[in-house]
Amino acid sequence: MYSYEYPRPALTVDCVIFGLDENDLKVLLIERAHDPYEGCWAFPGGFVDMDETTETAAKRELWEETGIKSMFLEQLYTFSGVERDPRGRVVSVAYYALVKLIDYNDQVRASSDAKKAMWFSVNEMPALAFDHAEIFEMALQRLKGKVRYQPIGFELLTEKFTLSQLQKLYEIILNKELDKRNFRKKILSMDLLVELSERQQGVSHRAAKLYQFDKEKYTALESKGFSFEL
Amino acid sequence: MYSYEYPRPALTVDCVIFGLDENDLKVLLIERAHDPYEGCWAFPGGFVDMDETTETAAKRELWEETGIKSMFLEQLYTFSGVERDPRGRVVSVAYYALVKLIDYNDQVRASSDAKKAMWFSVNEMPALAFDHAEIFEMALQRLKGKVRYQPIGFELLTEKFTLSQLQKLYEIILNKELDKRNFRKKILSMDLLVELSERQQGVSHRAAKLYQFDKEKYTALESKGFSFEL
DNA sequence: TACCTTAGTGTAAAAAATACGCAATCCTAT
DNA sequence: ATAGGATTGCGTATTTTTTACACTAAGGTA
Repeated sequence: MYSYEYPRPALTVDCVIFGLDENDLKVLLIERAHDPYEGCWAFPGGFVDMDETTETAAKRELWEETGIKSMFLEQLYTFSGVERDPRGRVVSVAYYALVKLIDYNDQVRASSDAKKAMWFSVNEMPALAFDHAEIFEMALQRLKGKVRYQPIGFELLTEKFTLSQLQKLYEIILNKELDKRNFRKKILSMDLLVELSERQQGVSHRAAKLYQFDKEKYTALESKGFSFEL
Repeated sequence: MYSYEYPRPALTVDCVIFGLDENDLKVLLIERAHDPYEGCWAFPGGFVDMDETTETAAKRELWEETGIKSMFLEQLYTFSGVERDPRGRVVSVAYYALVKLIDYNDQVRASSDAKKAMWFSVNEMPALAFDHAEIFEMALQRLKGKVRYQPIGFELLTEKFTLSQLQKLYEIILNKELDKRNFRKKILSMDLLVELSERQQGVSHRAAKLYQFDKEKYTALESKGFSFEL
């Protein structure tokens, strides 16, 4: 038992994990194995240990609950509604993560805390436990806003990608069509993509060139005042 | 005494309060009256009560420690470094606030927790307690970033202001000169300022027209997809 | 009444964003 | 081998936005 002079809220983390497939932006949900909200869908998360930061806790929970190990991870917001958890006062620091879905598709493992884990299209979300619907809304807004002025979209693609895949990514996230020629002109003019000598494999039509995002170059340019903007 | 099965971090809030005077962007600091960091400068803040959200706590602390009552307030980031507080594990949700400095100048009261409260130019910051230097950096970056694509700058001005004052605000925050004619053209083209029939009083030169920000109009436009951008 | 300070205003040139269509390539099916 | 289907890859003209730039008007002070 641990005793304190004043009462303290419990502290948790929750993670909104985004992935992208051919046609959809998806998020990973787990079905809760225990009360409260047993059987409900929720974002993976859990309590923060005393010797870890919230970011470390978020990474740990992701690994424990889904087997996902490396990803882009950023703090989203801290939710502190007094009634947000029926167990009592629980404050939760929410994170959002971007993963290369292909690495995990159909292989997300469910841990002890979860009956199962499953990807849902952001357009077909089930009812969520706690205040997770609110967390989800904020995460989606953040992603939509941030993708336009920071090169985080690449985190959702494989290392090597075609310009069409990149364009599709933006079309799906921003939910609007883009002009192919203008898109290519703009993205290439930033000079942040390296054109590889390889081409797409196993497609039943003309194979597209593969590109890679030059993260180092971006970091260098950024510190000189350059700003990515789509 | 309050006992829990597992240990819990303590939860605090800290507030970075920005104000603007003629020539400088300023922040309000308090000199700590108690250990740890007694005598050091720090942002106002304190522990979160069990029946209040972190936002409510931030507002309460602002009122208690500085007498500031109404302001723009937004969550900044949650700091959870394991060693950030010598008293033990303390996680802090940081907020930043924008106030109309003229309302409080020379009248910020210091509460029991603070020896005194004082405005510092962001360019002449003293050493800060805890990890507050880190909090400050993030707050300043957030303000600089946000001021360009959300009309939050007005929160730093009085209700009625001249275009020159508005321009100066942006010049100070963004730390770069702007062209007068282009600035006016752009800001007026958004059609979010209402031109008042009044003029500036008591200046020893041609008096400028006064304007007001039309918040309702902005809210309406925003929901229709308009986005403020300077 | 001369002078100082800030307010208020337009235009031309450059840069960026948009709209738009067709031939080349590669695979597949016959 | 060859025709058809699917997707790649590319340039230009138009519109819109951004930038650069300087003088007169107004009001107060000495």
